[in-house]
Amino acid sequence: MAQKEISSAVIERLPRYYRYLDELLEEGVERISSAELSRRMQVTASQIRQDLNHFGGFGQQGYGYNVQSLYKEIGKILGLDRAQNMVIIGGGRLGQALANYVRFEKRGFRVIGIFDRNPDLVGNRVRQCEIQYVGQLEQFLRTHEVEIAALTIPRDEAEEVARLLVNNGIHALWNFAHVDLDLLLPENIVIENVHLSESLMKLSCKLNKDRWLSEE
Amino acid sequence: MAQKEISSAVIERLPRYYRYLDELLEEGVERISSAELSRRMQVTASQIRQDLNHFGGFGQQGYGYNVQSLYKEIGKILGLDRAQNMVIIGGGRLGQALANYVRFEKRGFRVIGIFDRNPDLVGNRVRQCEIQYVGQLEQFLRTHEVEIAALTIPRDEAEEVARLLVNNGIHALWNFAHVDLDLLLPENIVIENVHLSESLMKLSCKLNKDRWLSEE
DNA sequence: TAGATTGTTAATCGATTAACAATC
DNA sequence: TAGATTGTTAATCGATTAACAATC
Repeated sequence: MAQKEISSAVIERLPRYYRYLDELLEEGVERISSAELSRRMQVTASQIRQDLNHFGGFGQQGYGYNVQSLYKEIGKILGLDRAQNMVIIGGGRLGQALANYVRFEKRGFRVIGIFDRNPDLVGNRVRQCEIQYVGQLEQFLRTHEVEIAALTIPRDEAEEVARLLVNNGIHALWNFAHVDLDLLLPENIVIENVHLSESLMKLSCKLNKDRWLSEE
Repeated sequence: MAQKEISSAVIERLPRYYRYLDELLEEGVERISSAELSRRMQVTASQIRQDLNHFGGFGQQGYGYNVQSLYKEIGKILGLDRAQNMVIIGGGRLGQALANYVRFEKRGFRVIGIFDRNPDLVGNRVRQCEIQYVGQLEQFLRTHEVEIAALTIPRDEAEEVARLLVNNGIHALWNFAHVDLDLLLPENIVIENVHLSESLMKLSCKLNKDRWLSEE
């Protein structure tokens, strides 16, 4: 329990390292130095070494890092070394897009249920999954082991559903609704937000920067 | 041209301010102090004042901020005070989800074209938009004023399409493909990435933290 | 062994918070 | 005017980068 807390800045970067290592693997590269990886990824070699060392000495002096084993280690840190079941609440196009995304499975994420409150959507199939009525969610959670719930529903419905999920043992929410669920739920719940409209606004902000910069 | 560069940390926070101000407007709140907003948003009042002052003195001593006018000002900074045309490349479920998202229109974003290379999708309608064959994209860009392109296509196709877009005058890319387009394109192109699988990995990382924390 | 490259400590840089004078 | 709250400067904190000794 040495609990040396890892900053979220570091965690943010891990998936990107993982992606580049994956590419290196595909290219058949066996070993890589922080300097070479630095060149590819456009981050400093220092940062790479610093980041990785939070989790252990994965490298070897004079050699660098073994691509295969580093890939595996980061995978472990990301929790990709085991299967994790996921449900999707909201069977609209976004929910379907997630359910349909093949790559997730490769990473150990299994969509085992999709739920919606709209009767018109219930019964539709997305890959191997049939959209179920949201009223059956609680019963489903009691009889299945679910780690993660994705919320692809409107913001007004998100809080209520989130509470139901949490009350039934879900610890991780992938939140696409425009609410700050972290302010509404117990602290121990892990939340990752994807706020698409805010992302688009950021893009627009950067694009329009010149307009207000010249004003001042 | 005083070009006092604004840090991306600040820009990251603007859409959230905007969202909270929107809520306050709906609640009919007329004015708000940084202290009160601080309580609601769970950030320091100091940060709020600091952030806003990058763009000008929107507040008034002894009074606070006028919700309506601050909302409008931030909207301007985010580029929401005018219409911006957008095309979506990739007519799959994710592309359709974006095209279908009503809220964007409220913010001035207009989806005026969706393109796909899959003939089965071509001709399908999403709201007022018909999916067109991607071969017609270049011609379309010549005859329409487009500010933003969303890329909801597989990573292998992203680079080529991005180049075509850039060569035809697009300056802003909303990138859902798992490539770092910024490393492949000219520096002046504005890019906002939404890497869904990396977002999911982050969630998983936080959820599985305990496993590797106890090991050390 | 000599060369290369890590792990780790120290220095720098930037962002966040605190404090307070200015002012509505 | 007195009270409240901003705008802004100064202090603190944390994250990034540089440097180098340890070591494969």
